[in-house]
Amino acid sequence: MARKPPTMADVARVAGVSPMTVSRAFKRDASVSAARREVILGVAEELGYLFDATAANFKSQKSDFVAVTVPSINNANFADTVRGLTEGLKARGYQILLGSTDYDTAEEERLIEQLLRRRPAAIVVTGGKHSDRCRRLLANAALPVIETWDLPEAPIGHVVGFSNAAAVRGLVDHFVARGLRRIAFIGGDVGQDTRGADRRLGFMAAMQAHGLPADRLIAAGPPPISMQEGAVAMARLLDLMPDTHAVICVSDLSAFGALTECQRRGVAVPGTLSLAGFGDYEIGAVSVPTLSTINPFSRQIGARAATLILDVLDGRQTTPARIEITPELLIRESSV
Amino acid sequence: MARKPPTMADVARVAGVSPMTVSRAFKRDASVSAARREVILGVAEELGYLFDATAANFKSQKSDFVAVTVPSINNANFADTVRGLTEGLKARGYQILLGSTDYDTAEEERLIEQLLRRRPAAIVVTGGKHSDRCRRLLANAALPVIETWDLPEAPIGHVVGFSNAAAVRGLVDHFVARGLRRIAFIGGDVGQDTRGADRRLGFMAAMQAHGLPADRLIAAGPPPISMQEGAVAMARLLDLMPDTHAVICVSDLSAFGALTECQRRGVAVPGTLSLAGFGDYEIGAVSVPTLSTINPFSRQIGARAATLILDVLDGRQTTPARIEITPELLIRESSV
DNA sequence: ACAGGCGTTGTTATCGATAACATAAACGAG
DNA sequence: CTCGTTTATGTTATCGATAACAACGCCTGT
Repeated sequence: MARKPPTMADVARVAGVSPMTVSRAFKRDASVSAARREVILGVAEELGYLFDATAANFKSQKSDFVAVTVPSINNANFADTVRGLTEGLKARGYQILLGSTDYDTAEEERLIEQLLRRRPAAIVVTGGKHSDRCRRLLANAALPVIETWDLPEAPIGHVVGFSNAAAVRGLVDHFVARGLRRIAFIGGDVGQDTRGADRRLGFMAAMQAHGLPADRLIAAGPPPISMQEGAVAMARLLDLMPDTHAVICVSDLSAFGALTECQRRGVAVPGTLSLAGFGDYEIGAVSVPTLSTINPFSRQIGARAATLILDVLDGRQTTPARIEITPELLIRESSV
Repeated sequence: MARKPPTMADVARVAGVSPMTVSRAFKRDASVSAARREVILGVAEELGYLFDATAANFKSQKSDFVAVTVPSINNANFADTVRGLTEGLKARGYQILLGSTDYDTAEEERLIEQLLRRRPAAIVVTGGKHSDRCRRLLANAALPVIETWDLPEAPIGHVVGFSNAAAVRGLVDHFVARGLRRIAFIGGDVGQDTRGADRRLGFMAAMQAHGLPADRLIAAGPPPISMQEGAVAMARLLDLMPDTHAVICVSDLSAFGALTECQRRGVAVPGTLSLAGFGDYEIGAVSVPTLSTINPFSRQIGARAATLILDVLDGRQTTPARIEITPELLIRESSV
């Protein structure tokens, strides 16, 4: 009944050619006459033959995987980056091998080791901060490493990202220019989400640069900060510091949560309180009022990383690249 | 310089044992003395040896991949299902191999073929409708196939899902029970997203069962239907049929978009118009007003699929399983 | 003291595709 | 019409881990 699935040798036998010719018929650019290729593929389909990518990867000692780690799979920003990567690599036959770290350094280490065991052609990681062992694993793995969503001072390999701190500075400048001085920041606990921490640091530095106190910091728990946590944080802020002029949230999701708390309390946005988020999630373009935010060009990060990977693998790029994305400040109804 | 990375044979040589013993040291349950295992793992770490999962999979003729297809990676519902799968399979060392079909049948076929080339231990697909070739590929592949998010009449293998039509019927019943009779449905174009189409069919059948006309159907374009498209659809509905009592949207995202259009027009929800979505996305629990919706237990679908996969692979489940999830009707502020 | 059993380690053959090399056929320039 | 060149195909060896089997020592019970 359940006899073994057919191999290239079986296809070759039926088609009356050598296994090597079958192998070539399955390659895009190989030299096989069109007539023969057609016969071979026909036989393969008829026999129900399915190319064995594992065997091919094993023998050729290189895989068509590109490994990707993201903090959370359930995040529109990172999903967009993954989409950019997928689309940029699909044409060349590379397959994304995706894993999420749940914003946890130990988990990231485990995940990266697991992914490297597949001998991916390249690896894309989110963030520029990693455990020592992580850095060692990546550096020793002899494959292109791309750090994204950050601009690390000492990159492991290539970088496609932006400064989270600098992006938030733009928001602070915007509020200050509008005459708002008592500005608060709602974010996650320090030391977990490094991008969130960078945004917080950027906020504090920008406030200091304007000679303003950065003492309105609300920590909303471990990342990712949900809408609900944004609402809770806003409630705390309104209770503790009701004279706040403006609030910057670590993401549009928490900003929207914060907005709903204002709506429930009858606090006018932007009339009484101005609000901004981060990430240009769809919610910020649709909510009433729409949310001022920062567009980090998530998809473009993935797309640029994809072309960079191809450039490195094809030998067009031989030195570590540092591709800086410039986030865009989007001023919308919540801060006008 | 860049000499070849070490193999098990190298580790064995340095540790003074046979390669087979090294192999066993890397297996969880294998019979190796604790002392030797420690030595071997120490040598491996020292040499920078990294287990080659490709070679292991190749030789053992079975992989530790579980393939998963979702319509879109950027969707909280499917992301939750993937999370449930990931967590349920992680302990046993299985790795998720994820691909998205972009709600496209041809793309699904390509994707599934690509995934099967890796010889996954099992495959989980979203939805119960597939092209003929797809069904053939899956049926011939001699591996556990699990269809989710649907209850197909003729399943390929196992099923973990629910009836989208029946779930929507619950919403219609709820509105009718509250005396609302002019009920509209906002969804995607027919024939693309089968789950969305099922919800629409469920809506029409339920209306008919109540003796009500199902003539208030707004098509909002190809899936996935965004918040913005929900808003546009609501605008169309309010222009064309301003006397509508209630609106059911194909997802919470479009429902929220519809809500914002009402807010901008000053249409009171639920005062003038009642509203419901589908999926129990976070937005529906946070928005003002909160959105009535259906909780499909996305994460549980993944978790149940994971345990089912383990049961099948371990031989505890030998017949096709049909696990039916019962979605929960959540009545919130938007329809009270 | 010895048979039997269990836990630990070694030996051998091999999974399926392909890189590298070899060769045969077709072609084109002088 | 010949020789160099390209194109199409075949041959051989092999990637790195492990299943299956064999064997060795150690313990236990009688």
